[in-house]
Amino acid sequence: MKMEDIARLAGVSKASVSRVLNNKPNVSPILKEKVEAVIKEYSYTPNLLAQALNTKATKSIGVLLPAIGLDVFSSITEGISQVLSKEGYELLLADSGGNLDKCKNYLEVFKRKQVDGILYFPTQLPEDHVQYINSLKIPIVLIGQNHEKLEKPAVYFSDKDAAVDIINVLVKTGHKKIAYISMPKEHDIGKMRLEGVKSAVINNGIEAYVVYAEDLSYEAGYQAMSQIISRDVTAVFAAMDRIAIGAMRYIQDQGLTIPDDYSVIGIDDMEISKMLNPRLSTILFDYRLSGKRAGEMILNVIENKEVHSELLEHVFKRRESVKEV
Amino acid sequence: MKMEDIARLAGVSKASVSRVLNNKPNVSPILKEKVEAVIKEYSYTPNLLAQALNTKATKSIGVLLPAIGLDVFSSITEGISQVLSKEGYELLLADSGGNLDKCKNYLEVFKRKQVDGILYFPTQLPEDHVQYINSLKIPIVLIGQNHEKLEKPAVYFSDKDAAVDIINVLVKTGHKKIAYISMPKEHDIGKMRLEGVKSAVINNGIEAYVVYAEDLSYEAGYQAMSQIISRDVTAVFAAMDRIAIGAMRYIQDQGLTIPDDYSVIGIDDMEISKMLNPRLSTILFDYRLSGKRAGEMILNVIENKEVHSELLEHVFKRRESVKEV
DNA sequence: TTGTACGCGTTATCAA
DNA sequence: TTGATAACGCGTACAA
Repeated sequence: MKMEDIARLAGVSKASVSRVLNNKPNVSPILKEKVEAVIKEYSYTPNLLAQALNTKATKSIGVLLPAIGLDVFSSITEGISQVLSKEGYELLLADSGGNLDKCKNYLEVFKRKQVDGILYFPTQLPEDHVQYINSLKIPIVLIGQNHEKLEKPAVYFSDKDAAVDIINVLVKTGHKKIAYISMPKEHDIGKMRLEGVKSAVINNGIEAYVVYAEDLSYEAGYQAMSQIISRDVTAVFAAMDRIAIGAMRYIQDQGLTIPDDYSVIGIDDMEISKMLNPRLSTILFDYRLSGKRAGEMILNVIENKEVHSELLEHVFKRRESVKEV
Repeated sequence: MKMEDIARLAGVSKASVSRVLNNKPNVSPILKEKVEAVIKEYSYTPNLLAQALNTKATKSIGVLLPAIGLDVFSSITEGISQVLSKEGYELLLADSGGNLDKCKNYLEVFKRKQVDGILYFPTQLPEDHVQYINSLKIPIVLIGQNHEKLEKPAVYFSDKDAAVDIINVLVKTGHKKIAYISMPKEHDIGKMRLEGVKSAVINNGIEAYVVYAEDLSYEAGYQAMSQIISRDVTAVFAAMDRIAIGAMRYIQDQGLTIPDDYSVIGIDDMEISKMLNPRLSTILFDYRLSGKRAGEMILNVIENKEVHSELLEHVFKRRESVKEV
């Protein structure tokens, strides 16, 4: 059933049907009524593809994330969806797996699918990739990180500062012997958090024992903690709550207690973190909010309004997993 | 840059460019080379919208879930994405929030966007909705539940049996005084799990104290447990791990111990469940696998292969949160 | 106010 | 092997 059929059945022209459908002015009530009756009778709905082909607007937004299965990214998606579905946009979701080539590839696909805008959470931002992003003509908003050479708006967190804050908290709480479980080296976010740790450690005149988690799984945190357990530290700082949780599990499996034997602290504030036993101290990155803001920003970019990058605040959450020494 | 431009630049016809692009037979190597050079020079890629408009294939699959933010649903999405992206499909993601009207609405949008297939996790399946689904001409596969009148393939779990299994496990472990925290009444899945509890309880000649969680949040589990704490029970069975985790937190906040004061058990086996303190006993529903299978099935439906509904096995995971009494 | 005819960027059919 | 030309289903000048 296409527009032409409706037109024929209503005894009018295609153009008139189109006008009725889009609430255009200058249509007589009588014609409008006639057309609407036929539309209703056959419950006709226009083909959005054909529509998009000449309006150049698909009412869809491409969303590119590193791993939709992870709590933080599904929170972002939820935030995005909340804002954009209200405005009648659909989400075209793609999972890059943190792979740069896949990212480029999906970005291309988004272009070819004519999405109205792109929301992109990169894991790596080498300069040539930033240039590539700058060269895109489609509206795009980055989520998670910013880059000084980036000419597109971003809603991001200060990973480095968050890490600094945590080290400062630990030091203030009396911890001088600290272990840090970093994310795998290929993640820019991991690099920035590690940078924060390194600089804060120097500023506080202490040292930190650094190990690397193999990936972003709980098991990787568990594994990493097994390398720390023999060292003389009082606090373990993990680059992400996920990793911290794995580390907690390892500590507890050794019959040790948190925070009595080890203080543990993370970053992210996953939904689960406040339900753990003990509750995990961490820094809240409001990912759902970042998704919302990114959604609002892309709408503004699409409407040619002025848009500025936005740094989202992070908040320290003091909970039971850290004790004073 | 469109096909016509490439044709002009290469000094050939539109049709020839199309043939080269789609690797059609009967093109001379010389022409092919010429065209490919121009395509490469201008890094031209065809407009997928225009392509879709006459091939009737968009290479996109609509995915409709109740809440992308929840662990189980993002796992499903991950499974789906894994299978379908390999075959060159994109995911059109929509979040129904468990609302039946929204579901119908998104299903309509998927139709209008001409998706090649739909993957749908319903929360409610009243008979008229089943009829509606049966009447759809687009390939569709349901995830999560099945319905006797459903004429479309589904990959589903046996919620009732899982609940029965848990009650049996608890009874066998010596528990006779059991509390059950049900999901809110509007979820079909909740109904089925509750049914299982009720029948198993009768079969075992015991009774269960039933309370309802307000929603699917950790807090709801916490709240629900507060209604149970005054009752004389030894085991708490929650309809989902999420709710169980909230209940655990409440118990521990009272200074009580799991499993010494209460055994706790759930359903789902979230990724986090095995990392909790104590580790949560539960039944594994392999949601990622359900996404994968659904993805594979929709591909088969699209290719007109025969497809049958599939019941996914569930597996009991005995962990520390349940003790013998 | 209404209708005709063309364009959107492809693929597919049919001649050449 | 190639090239016109007609679809695909819709918006929209422009004319009536």
